[in-house]
Amino acid sequence: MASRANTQGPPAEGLEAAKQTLIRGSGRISAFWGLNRAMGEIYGLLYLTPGALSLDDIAHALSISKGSVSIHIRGLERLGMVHKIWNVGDRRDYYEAEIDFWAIAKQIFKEREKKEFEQALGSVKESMSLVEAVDPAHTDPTAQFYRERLAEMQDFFMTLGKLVDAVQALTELRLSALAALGRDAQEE
Amino acid sequence: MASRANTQGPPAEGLEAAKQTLIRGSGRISAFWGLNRAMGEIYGLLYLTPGALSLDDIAHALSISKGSVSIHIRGLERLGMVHKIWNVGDRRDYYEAEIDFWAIAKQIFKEREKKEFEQALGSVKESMSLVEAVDPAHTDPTAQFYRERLAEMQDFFMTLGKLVDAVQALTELRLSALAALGRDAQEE
DNA sequence: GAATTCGTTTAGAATAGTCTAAACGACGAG
DNA sequence: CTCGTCGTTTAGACTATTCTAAACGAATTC
Repeated sequence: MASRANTQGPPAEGLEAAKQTLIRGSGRISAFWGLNRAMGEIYGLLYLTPGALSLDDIAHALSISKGSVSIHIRGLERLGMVHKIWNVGDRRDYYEAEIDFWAIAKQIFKEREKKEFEQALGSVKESMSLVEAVDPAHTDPTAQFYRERLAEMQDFFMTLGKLVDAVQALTELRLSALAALGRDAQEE
Repeated sequence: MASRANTQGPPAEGLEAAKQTLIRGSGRISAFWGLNRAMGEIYGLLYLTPGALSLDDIAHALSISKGSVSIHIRGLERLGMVHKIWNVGDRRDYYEAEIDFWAIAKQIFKEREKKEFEQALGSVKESMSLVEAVDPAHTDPTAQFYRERLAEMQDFFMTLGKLVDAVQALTELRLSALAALGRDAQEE
């Protein structure tokens, strides 16, 4: 508590359970989407913390080592999910949660798209070019079969890429349309 | 080769490299999306195979055990990514790849949504109700802070759910709009 | 009804991933 | 300059996952 910055004292006793529930939940989501479970837990903790927490605060709150927090917080920072805060006269780094989920989603999508999605498309194209090299005259029926299947897969990935771009474009526009979409059926 | 069904003989020598490239690529995609790498490899193999392959054909082609193939092929079947084929007078099961990628994507989305996405929303709601129980009179400022943050997260997940539903609805409509979207910028 | 040939299950080995504790370099204070 | 406090890195322990080989039951053939 002495090391906490910008908070209004310890939370009411029962709220701790609510915080733990959210931390568990965000850890689960995180693991599901291919990130580390601890990353989600750290984010969940920061998300329900007014102000910012130091590395040691986080390690203590989640009962994990400082080294783990150091590694995972860097991943969170890379994804734009947390931000580093400096307080004057304090050599420690503090972190607070980014609360704009759409910005986070956009960033993660972008990261994923760059890192793996285009690589997928790349292997299809590479395979296609290998077929082309083997049978440039288009006489081999098996090669023809390969060509057709690979072309369909390529089409799919390209269309998928366009879809992702379209969704990203929507998030750029502050998602007014999507927000309206969500409003009309708030319960259930 | 004696155990292969409906194929037109062994593939031309150089095509093997193309097939291996695609198998590696689909294994990579598969692992990335949280499925097993072997599942993707099996699918890639079947996708570039005219006709259907038996369990042993697959195990031999990918150099993995029959037990592994048995387990993973069931997963692929559950996702609608492969289909079982019976040949009369042959006790073996044969498998062929589903080539409608949009149907596959829809199925996987549905599976994911049911299994984990709604569970995420559930933990946010549970956390919210815990806050409500602690501070029903809305007097505690920290509880109020929790409420606001949790409400924002809930909003996000609900809107995201609507977005997923909307995309699914598009895939139902044979994706004519999306196909057009993909056509207009076919190269790069 | 014994012997094959399937697909499935399972116990144990191999592998990959994750965490911690300790060591380390950087930095500032006394 | 020395000490203490940061964040980072790393070696080794630990855990979870995944694979294989073998055992098994069911179905079919001889």
